[in-house]
Amino acid sequence: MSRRASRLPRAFYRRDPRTVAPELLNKVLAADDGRQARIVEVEAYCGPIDPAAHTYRGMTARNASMFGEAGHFYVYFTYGMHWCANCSCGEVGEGVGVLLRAAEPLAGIELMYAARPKARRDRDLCSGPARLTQAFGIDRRQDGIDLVSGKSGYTILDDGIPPPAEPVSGPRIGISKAIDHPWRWYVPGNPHVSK
DNA sequence: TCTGCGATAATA
DNA sequence: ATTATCGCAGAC
Repeated sequence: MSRRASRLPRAFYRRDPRTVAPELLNKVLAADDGRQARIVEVEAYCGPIDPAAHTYRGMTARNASMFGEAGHFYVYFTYGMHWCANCSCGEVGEGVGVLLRAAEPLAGIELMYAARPKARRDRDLCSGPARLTQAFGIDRRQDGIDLVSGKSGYTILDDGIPPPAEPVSGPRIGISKAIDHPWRWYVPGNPHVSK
């Protein structure tokens, strides 16, 4: 790395998730135990204007962390067995954020394989929102943690690699409402993007 | 490689 | 009933 990696500041997250999402590409999700992966696929969820967002109908016990201060995890349980992680964005009360969908493992890879014994190659470790959380050991315990303070065990780093000049955008995956919005972005050509 | 389907339980 | 998914089985 050409310069020391720095944690993304609060102001980075405190914007529209459709602005934050493509800028999160090529940033590094990092855990204190050494696991690191470069974010290659994200989706924006836009609260009251977005029928596909968990926060569309207001705050509940489940989605409360998405309504809090920007730069915190919103981790939710779905399909009876999977966890997915978002970073909260915008202003307090907006209920907007960015879903982390896929990442390219960089470090702590043996820990990721241990957390995902069925993975056969690096591409299987973080190429999907629930795979990513499993590889990083993220679940209910991390819902609401602060990604900016550096004291929560997880953060997102800027290591000097800029986002792609032309990120690919398109419809979001796995939703049945608001399917027309092109609020998914990924790094073109990266094999760790989900299928 | 790709396609279709079952698992599995919280949420609203 | 639906779900911001995954991995397996079977076809090619």
